[in-house]
Amino acid sequence: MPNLSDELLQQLKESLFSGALLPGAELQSQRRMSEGLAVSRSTVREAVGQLEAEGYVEIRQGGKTRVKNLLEPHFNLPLGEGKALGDNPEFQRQVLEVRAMLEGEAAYYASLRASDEQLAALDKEYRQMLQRGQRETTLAKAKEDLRFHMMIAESSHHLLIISFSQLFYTRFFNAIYGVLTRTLKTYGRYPEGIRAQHSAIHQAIMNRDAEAARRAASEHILYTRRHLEKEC
Amino acid sequence: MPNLSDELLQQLKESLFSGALLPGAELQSQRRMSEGLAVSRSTVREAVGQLEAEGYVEIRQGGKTRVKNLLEPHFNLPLGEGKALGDNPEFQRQVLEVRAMLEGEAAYYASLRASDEQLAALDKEYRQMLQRGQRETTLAKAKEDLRFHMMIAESSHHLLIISFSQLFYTRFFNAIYGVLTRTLKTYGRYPEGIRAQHSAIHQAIMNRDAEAARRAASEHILYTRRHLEKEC
DNA sequence: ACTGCAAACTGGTCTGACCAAGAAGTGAAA
DNA sequence: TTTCACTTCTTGGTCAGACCAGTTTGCAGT
Repeated sequence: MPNLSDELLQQLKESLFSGALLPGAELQSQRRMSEGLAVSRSTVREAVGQLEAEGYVEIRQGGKTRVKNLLEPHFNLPLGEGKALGDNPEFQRQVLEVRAMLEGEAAYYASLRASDEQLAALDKEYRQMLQRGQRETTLAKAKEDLRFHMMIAESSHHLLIISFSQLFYTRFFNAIYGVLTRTLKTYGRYPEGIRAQHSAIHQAIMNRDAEAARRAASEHILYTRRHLEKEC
Repeated sequence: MPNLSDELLQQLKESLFSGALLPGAELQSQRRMSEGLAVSRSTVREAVGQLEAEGYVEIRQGGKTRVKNLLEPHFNLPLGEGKALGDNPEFQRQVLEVRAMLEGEAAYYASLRASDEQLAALDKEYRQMLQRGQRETTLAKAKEDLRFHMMIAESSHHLLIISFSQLFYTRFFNAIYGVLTRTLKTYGRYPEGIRAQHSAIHQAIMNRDAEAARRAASEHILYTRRHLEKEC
């Protein structure tokens, strides 16, 4: 896409990444830059504005634009600045609702179609989760939870469910993680029900009781959603 | 930071997150927007540019700016054009199973959250389907069916369900259509149950009976799946 | 050396214009 | 009637020049 402001944006980024512009350094003013590069200030504004949106520089009206610490942008925690879709409570609720649907179906078909090897692997993973217990960070817990559910999805032997689960968990991990941190902030710890719910899902799949598995997996997610609603 | 373009950016995001602007919808042109909001086009450009940078909309010079589907960029299922995955009976069965899940949930949330206008539109569409009756080609029937279910999905006010439905129905239309033709070939005509099932879905949503709607929509699809299984 | 204030910056917004790419309407040719 | 090329309209991209509102700078007066 040979569009001027994008070109300039790339050019500026290279200056940043190559170290020509160190953290704390000042950028040229927009006017000077537009003269030097023979483009209009609008174009410069667009590029510098993107730079700021991506967290590389700090713009202050009246003041000069400075390069931020380069590591900062990569530490943008969930619940960070500005509005992001993943931080929107309404969207987080929708993510939970879709998880309830998706994981319910995955558990259902996993109960019906999982191979014995997959069942054994699932059992092993479950016991490890029990052992690790509370000794983990919130982030590790979130990842562990997703891995467990992803194993169930794979055991469903259902191409569409597997694909969608993969897509969903990676794309919306932030929203999922955001829910977990909010829950922990409110209750101080992992809610009591979770452990029992994981157990119920595990049991139902091991017994190849598809209906029970669907109910348990779905209930597991909706339980969290109810917690979230009370909070508001 | 009460700066104009940021305010507008937040405002646009609200429209996105609230579902007022659905995936695929077109934004107003920058000129019209600047007139309507009494700000300059520069300001509008800045806001819309940020929206694009964050991946929410797609801007095309000369064309219109439209809302991106949340899932589209990551929806790379192995349907490599080639040997028509859509003709594979096993895959057709999986598509039906996912439809059962998806349309069940869509009907559920539509019952809870549809606006009165949406309910009226749905009612109108349903009555038209009744009138048109058997006077249509198989292809027209399939499209009609999908339109009906897409209206239900949109009435759910559920960004994820809407996004997924859009993608699903367009990508896998072949598989869906294939199922319909196979059914017709076997039975010579539209199975009797279908009409009653559509009626049940329609009724349940009109009564805002969410559980019944989910059951009816899900059953509607699984009914077809059972037909397909007998055949093999 | 210190203080105050005005001038000279900075980025934010506005206006109105022109360009280029896509969309839409039109009319002639098949 | 359908199809296809051409014209026209609309859209986003860029430009120039102006004004506003904060910030910084620098000089004059103490």
